[in-house]
Formats: sequence, C-alpha cells, structure tokens
Amino acid sequence: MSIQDTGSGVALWRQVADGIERGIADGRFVAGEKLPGEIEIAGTYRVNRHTVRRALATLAERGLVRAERGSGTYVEAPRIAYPLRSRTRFSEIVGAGGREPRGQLLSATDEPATRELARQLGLKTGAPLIRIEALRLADRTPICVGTTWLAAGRFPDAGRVYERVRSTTKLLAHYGIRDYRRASTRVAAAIVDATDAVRLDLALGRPVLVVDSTDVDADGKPLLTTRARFAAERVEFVIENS
Amino acid sequence: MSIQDTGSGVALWRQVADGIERGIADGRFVAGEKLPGEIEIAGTYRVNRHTVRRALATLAERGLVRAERGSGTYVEAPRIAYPLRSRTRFSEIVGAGGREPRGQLLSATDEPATRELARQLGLKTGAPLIRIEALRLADRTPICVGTTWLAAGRFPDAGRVYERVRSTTKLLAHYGIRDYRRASTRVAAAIVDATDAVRLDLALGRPVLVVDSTDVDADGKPLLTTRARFAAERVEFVIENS
DNA sequence: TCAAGTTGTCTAGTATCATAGACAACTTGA
DNA sequence: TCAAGTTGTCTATGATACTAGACAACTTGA
Repeated sequence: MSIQDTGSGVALWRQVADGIERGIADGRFVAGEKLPGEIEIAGTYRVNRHTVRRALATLAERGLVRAERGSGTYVEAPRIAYPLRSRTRFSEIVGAGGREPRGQLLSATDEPATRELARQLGLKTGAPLIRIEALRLADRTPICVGTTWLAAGRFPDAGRVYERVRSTTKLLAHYGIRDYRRASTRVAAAIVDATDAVRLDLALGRPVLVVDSTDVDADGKPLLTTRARFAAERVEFVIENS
Repeated sequence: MSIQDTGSGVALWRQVADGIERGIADGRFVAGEKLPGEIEIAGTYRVNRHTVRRALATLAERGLVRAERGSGTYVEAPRIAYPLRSRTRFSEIVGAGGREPRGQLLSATDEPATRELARQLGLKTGAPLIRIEALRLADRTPICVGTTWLAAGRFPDAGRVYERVRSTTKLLAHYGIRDYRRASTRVAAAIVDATDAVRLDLALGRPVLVVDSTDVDADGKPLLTTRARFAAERVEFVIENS
C-alpha cells in the first residue's frame, strides 16, 4: 500500500482515504463489515490517528462508511447506479444489480386532488385520488419511499391491489395497462424528514434525493404521479446521454 | 483544466504541475518549445506565481522542463524509446539514453501461485511463489512499476537479494543464471490505479501500458513472470521487425 | 458490574502550503 | 545602449496539514 512522504503534493489523509476506498471497491472490505480500528489503520499506513480520522470523515461524508461510537466503523453498501430513462422500473434496476427488489405498502388512503396534483394528472381540483405510500428495498436495505397518487375513478381499490402485488408495474397490469412510460422527471435534494428517516433507516440530517415524476400510457394520458425520496447515500442517478 | 479549491487533499502546486505535465504528454507543449511565462501560467490557473514556480521546480527536477533565467522555461523530456526484444534489460535501455537507471524495492512477499501464474511458470497451482514489487526510474523519473513472481523453491530469499542488487539481471546472476531471454510479451493499456499513481507520480486518470512477460533460461525453462505498468506518457515501445 | 476496546473531542506545537510584494539577474529585440 | 520581459531570491503573513497526548463517551463481551 506504501504511502508517500509528505511533499508529494497529495495530502496523507487523501492517500489513506483513497486506499480504504480502493479496499471497498475491490472487495477487501465487504459491505456491513467492520473496518480495522483507527489505531490499527494508523499503524498500517504509518500516520497519526487524527490523519486516519480525517480520511474516514471524508468517506463517511460520502456515505461509504459509517462510524459508530464505541463500536467501530462499518462499510456501507455501495451506491446503486440508478439510470433515469423513459422506461424506469425499480425492480429491473435493482434486479440488474444482483439484489432482490422488495416493496412494502406503508399506507393507502383517499384524498382529494390539490391543484398541483390535478394539473399533473389531467384532472379537476378536488377529484378523488388514491394516495399510496410505499417503501422500496434492495435486499434488506431501504432505498426509497414513494408517494404515488392515482385517480380513484380509474383505479378503484388500488391500495388493496398494491398490497397484494407490491409493484407499480403489476398494479397497472392489473387494470389492463400493459405498457407505460415516464413523461417527466425532476430531481431535487432535501434533508430527510423525521418520518422518512425512520422508514429509510437514515440518521436525521442526512440528505435525500427527491424525484417527482409522472407516468403516462401509450397515448400520453397521465396514469399516476409520484414523489419519491431516495436515501442519497445509497443511490446515485445515472443520466445517459444518448 | 479547472483547479479544485484547497480541501481536496491535492496541493495546488501539484495540480498545476499535473496540468502542465499533461499538456506536455498530449502534445500541447512540444519538446524544445517555450512554456508560457510564470505570470501567465499563474493567471490561467488563478494561483500565485510562487505556486507556479513550485510546480515548475518539481517538473524541472524530474527533467521534464528546463528553466533559463531571463529567457523562459522550455520543455525537455522526450519519451523514452523502449524496444521490446527477446533480450530486454531495463538498465541497458535507460543507460543507452544517457540517463541513470535506478531500481527501488517496494515489497517482497510470499504467496501461492494462482492457476494462471502456475501455468506461466510451469508449476502447480498453489506452489509457493515470491512476489516482488519494484519501482524503476530513469534519473529521478519513475518509469514503471513491476510485479514479478518467482518460484520460491528455486530462488529462496529472492526478496532480500533483490533489495541488495536492485536489478533483475543481477538477481538471476546471484542464482547462477548467466543468461536469460524473454519468451513472451503481451501489451495492454489501462487507467492507472490509485496505488500505482502515487508510485509513478502520475495524475489520476492517466493511462499506463501494461506489459505481461515471461523470462526463460537458455533451455527455455520459465524463470519468472512479470506484470509491469509503464507511465504511458514517458515511454513508447518500439517493436523491431527484423 | 467491570475491563477492554472503540470513536469523539479538546489543546498544542511544528511543518508545509499559498499568497503578497519587492527587487536582483539575465535575455531578447528594437 | 536601453526598455521590456523573463527567471531567481528574499522577507513576511495567514491558513492548512500532520503529529502528539490526554481524556470523555460509548459498546461489547466476560
């Protein structure tokens, strides 16, 4: 691993951080596993413990590791590369990464359309909607919480259906919609709120990626609109420039 | 070119030096040509002139540029022409270019042969090997990092011997092997990894030439196999069609 | 309950990094 | 010869990097 003396123009903490990151990248440290203690790392790189702490701090800030006081520093799961395409299926993306996609219904309620929701769905303000809150996981790691609104008239009992199929794709198929595509996607970032923090198993103050999207059928008619909150430290979006 | 603020762990003078070196490497500055003045360089990178001077000083120390008081700073270093022959000696090649060849042992460890290594060395999978990591320089410029594997049975204590003689030729001579030749050579290219980048004093993202080769004795029996990573911007391979 | 081991936080000192300005020494071209 | 432009050297100041030591806060397992 051999670190260079100071004078190389690359800070020691950066060399240590790169070394650990490389260890994670090529599997020397597995996700969930405990890293060696700070004192031990300092020994192997022959630097001060504070220098190791600085390296770990940058890795923690980027979500690659997580420090637990009194216990140790643990490797976090690598981020899922999440392509944003016109055909975006959570199950396909997670499955492609060799992890098992899961869905979990949190709640299904009725509520009237706000003006903004009505506009996105091509309905009138106050039209009856079904609001579905769902948690999506890869294996046992929560990835995102999504709130989906559908017109109650077109998709009666959508909540109960979703509870059974646990997938948006299958939900729409149940109503005879074979194909759909993403009409628009907007991405923003925010700090997780207390409710989502519990659902996503995130510490308070951590960032989330907020994705607003509307799916339409083959004719371009709006089917549903979704606001999803992704745990930023577990996902990175990939935009393909085609 | 975009230089990062301080805090990235890479010193500004290093970023400037890398930028200029890159300019030389991909031909923006040609050998013999005058670089822009220090004040102008400072302007384009938005740093102090002293910072530029430090960057140029390291490049001068490595022989890439030469400063002439009152006149300017000029690009020196042409690439080393590195012939790939059946008799290939690093020390001879570098010495022929009027530069002093140096070798530096990075590590010497024991490890069992993988199937691939065993095949190349004519041994059984799992046979004990000695793995030597060495850095090779011309004057003070790192040229390549090589990982060499030898059969531990035939070359006991090879690590300690290499540390003393710092040359593959002399290492083999120590075991009574007067002559050897290259049996096979394969050349590939890759992006430098973080560890080699530090060793080769290369900026991240720069290409390396990866050379896999096996040396055999006069009878054609494999002696050692090597995977070397050459700083692509400092070397060009010459294949002589004879 | 306790000891050992871990991460978190604080103070302090030294070295390096980066900026700023001034002037000397030298080269080049008019 | 002279002016403009170049690199070389000096002093000075503040910010950052690295090391060192001590202790607090916490977790784990015996």
